[in-house]
Amino acid sequence: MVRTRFAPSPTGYLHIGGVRTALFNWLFARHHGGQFVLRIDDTDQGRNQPEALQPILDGFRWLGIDWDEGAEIGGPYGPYYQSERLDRYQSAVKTLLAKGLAYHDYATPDELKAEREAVEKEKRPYLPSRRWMAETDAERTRFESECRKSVVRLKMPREGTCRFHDRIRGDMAVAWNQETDHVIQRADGSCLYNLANVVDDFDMRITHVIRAEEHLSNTPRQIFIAQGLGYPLPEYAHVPFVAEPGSKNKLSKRKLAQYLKNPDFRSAYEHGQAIAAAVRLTTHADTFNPVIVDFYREVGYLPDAIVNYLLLLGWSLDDKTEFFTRAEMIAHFSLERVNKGAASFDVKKLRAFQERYMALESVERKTELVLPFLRNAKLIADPPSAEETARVAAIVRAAGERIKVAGDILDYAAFFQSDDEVIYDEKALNQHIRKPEAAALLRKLREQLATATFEVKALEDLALRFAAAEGVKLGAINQPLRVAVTGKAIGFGTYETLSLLGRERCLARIQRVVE
RNA sequence: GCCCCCAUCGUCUAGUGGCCUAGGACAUAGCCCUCUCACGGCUAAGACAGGGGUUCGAGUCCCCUUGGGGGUACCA
Repeated sequence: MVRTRFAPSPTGYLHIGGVRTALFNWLFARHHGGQFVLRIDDTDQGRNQPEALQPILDGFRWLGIDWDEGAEIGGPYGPYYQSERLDRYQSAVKTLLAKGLAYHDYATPDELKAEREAVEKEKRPYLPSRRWMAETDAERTRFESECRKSVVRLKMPREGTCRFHDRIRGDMAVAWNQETDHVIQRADGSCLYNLANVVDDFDMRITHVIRAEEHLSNTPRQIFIAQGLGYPLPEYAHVPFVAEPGSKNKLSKRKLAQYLKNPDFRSAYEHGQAIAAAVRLTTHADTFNPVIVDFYREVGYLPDAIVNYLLLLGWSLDDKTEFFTRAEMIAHFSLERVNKGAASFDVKKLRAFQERYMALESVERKTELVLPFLRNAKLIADPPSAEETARVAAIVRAAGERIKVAGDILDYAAFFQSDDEVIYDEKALNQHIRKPEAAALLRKLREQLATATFEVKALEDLALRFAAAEGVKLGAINQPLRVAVTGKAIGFGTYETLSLLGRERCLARIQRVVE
């Protein structure tokens, strides 16, 4: 039985790079009919867990990445929160100590520092001298009589080579003497990552450790621990990290200011901000930006688009397949086709996937997606009446493929606002309305519209006849009309716009604008 | 410093010694469609980091250099 895991820390937000790693774990498990475990890495005591964990779990659920065991649902190999597993780690430390594979180290930080600096001055690679190592009770008593405190360190081999196979990178070999004596337990009894990780993976019967490449260098020391504890070794697969837009640096949640210098990133960010502002969402730059999954949910992206994009960030099936249903992803995913090089995160390409997926959605589905945005922006009632919903559907239909993300419905706020709420774009006014001939034309047109049938075909006929009679191009009347009734120079077809708005509002708005 | 990993168009990638005058997608530019926008259609520009080998033949194998990343923490 294949079992994989992802172990997020409760940081309050779900990072795009983390999701990609989790997705690969999930796909691998599902492909093999195995299980996916969501373990919580909450060893950092400083943080308050429940609030910080919720957004992460919500994010995974929203994306449709479900877990068979772990946070909130439990399972047979729990607890799944590292903070509840201290006794397991401590007993592992005891075993390692008893086998002589670890030792108590009584060195003070200053002593260690001095030792290291001395060696570095001579330009020799540093390995601890083990001068303050205590392996017997007598030695411990002696050091403790000096009021020293001890940590537990791994007693790493100093000769030979650690060899292991990585499903993505191939055969690996690292000389043991490159490994320092890593601390596995602090003086206060708490345990460190390398130890905890190995113990958890064993306890949870993880068969395949699929994680980011920054852990590649940690692998030998973890193998040492696992072997010392008599655990079978899992298979390893180190996936490349997700890099920054336009660079090969690792994507970081802390470098938002820098990413905003990237025009694509910036425009995605601003687009999101505009939608958030319209729906009165209070945002924090820390959690509301295109590096965080929540951002996409708030703005109205489709989870399938994000997952499909992420799948292709470091993995490909062949030279042409781009779109995958979940079932297809699961059927085709393999570690062997994961790339070795880091892939940079491209918001524009993500957006392109979103556009393609959105175009596939039915009007009914898009209407559902869009309703919450209108409600939060107070443009429709909560809950919306059947009449309102039907009207939204009509507008969504008229919008065609113009609604790329659900939040884009807010571009069409003019359809929901009262006549005096409509905001007119200055540039559009200057270009299409504030010209003597345009205003005159609009007045004449308004007279005809007063008695017209407000249906697309009839309006089109009217416009055609009017244009011919006046000897102007169609654009010369359609453009000012659109601006007059929506406030914007861009939008969908003028006849659709007029018919959707209805005679009363159109006449009122034209009236307002020509005055 | 030492150790490890990585390297094809701006970006994601295909490529596993001859099928490569290097293919696709996103982005970009031009044209077409057109009442605006969006969609769509067509076209263009655009890459094997550099240098040595191996081989009849190298993007593909080996070495070096360069560049990027990671580890070397009482972070994960």
